[in-house]
Amino acid sequence: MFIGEYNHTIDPKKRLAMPSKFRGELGSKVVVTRGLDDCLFVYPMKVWEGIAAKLGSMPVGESGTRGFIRMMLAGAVDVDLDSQGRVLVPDYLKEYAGLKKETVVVGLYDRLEIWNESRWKKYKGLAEKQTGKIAEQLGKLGVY
Amino acid sequence: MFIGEYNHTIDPKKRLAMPSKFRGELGSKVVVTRGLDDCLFVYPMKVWEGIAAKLGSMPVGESGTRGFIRMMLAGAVDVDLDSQGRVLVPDYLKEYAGLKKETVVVGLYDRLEIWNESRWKKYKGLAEKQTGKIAEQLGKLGVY
DNA sequence: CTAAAAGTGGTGGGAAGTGGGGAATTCATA
DNA sequence: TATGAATTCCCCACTTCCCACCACTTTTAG
Repeated sequence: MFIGEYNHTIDPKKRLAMPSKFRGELGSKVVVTRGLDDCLFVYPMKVWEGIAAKLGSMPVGESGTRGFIRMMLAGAVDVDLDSQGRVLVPDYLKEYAGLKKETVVVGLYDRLEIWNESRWKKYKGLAEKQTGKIAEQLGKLGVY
Repeated sequence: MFIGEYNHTIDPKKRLAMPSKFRGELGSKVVVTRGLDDCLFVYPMKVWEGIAAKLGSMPVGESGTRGFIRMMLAGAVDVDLDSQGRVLVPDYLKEYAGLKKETVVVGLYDRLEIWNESRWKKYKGLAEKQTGKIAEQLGKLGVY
């Protein structure tokens, strides 16, 4: 299970190191995709295969569904980690998530998220103010 | 599984290189046909055989279905990849998809799509605006 | 304090994308 | 049938970019 947040840098060659704590569980092959709220998602290959299978089996007849599948699959890249545990982030994903040098890698149970550092701070600031509301919602869900 | 997007060029001889990542899974024989939303579909021969069988067994009673089947089957060509992994794109398919020099090859699970670069950008721009809805769709899939 | 691990950055060889020449094939025309 | 044009395929060559490897610095652990 992935938890915690880590500050890392993307070097001039678009390489980003995964936190060493996560490497064992990540394995050597991962998939990076467009995520929600302008970040990137990183899945271990095993987890991704389940998602991709669901996407691949959706009907292509409806145009909205087609667009959705295209965004999820076209936006995804499968990358091998190099010997230092780094992934190569393609230009279009860097651009999508507004990634510069300073980035944050966040562990979220079965996936990681990659954030532009300043966006992450801003988002975290907003989210922290809402923790009260969030707690209520969780209560409704029966989590607490 | 094919995922990701790649920028490639069609040279003056109408040759288009398949991304090297896809070549192993594509095999040496593929089928190119008219796709949906003004792009071309590329299937590995194995996958195409399944699709063709399905199309051939669809009811022909409804005229929309007939048109769709005709478009897919009549427009299909089987091509061999050359020694450098390139396919030859026939004129009528180039024209159908509005292909110029700059093209984008997209991996979508069991097929590839070939897009005119500017059309793809435009399409992507529209589709990305719907990312909010993506979360709902993912929920329906049981992904999150 | 020492040693190991993790993060970051740089370099060179090889693979991938692109383009062009020329042989082989097909088709149309004389 | 012969000729020529157009098309397709097979090599070869050039350029760019990726990736494996190495090296340095900082942090962590014992």
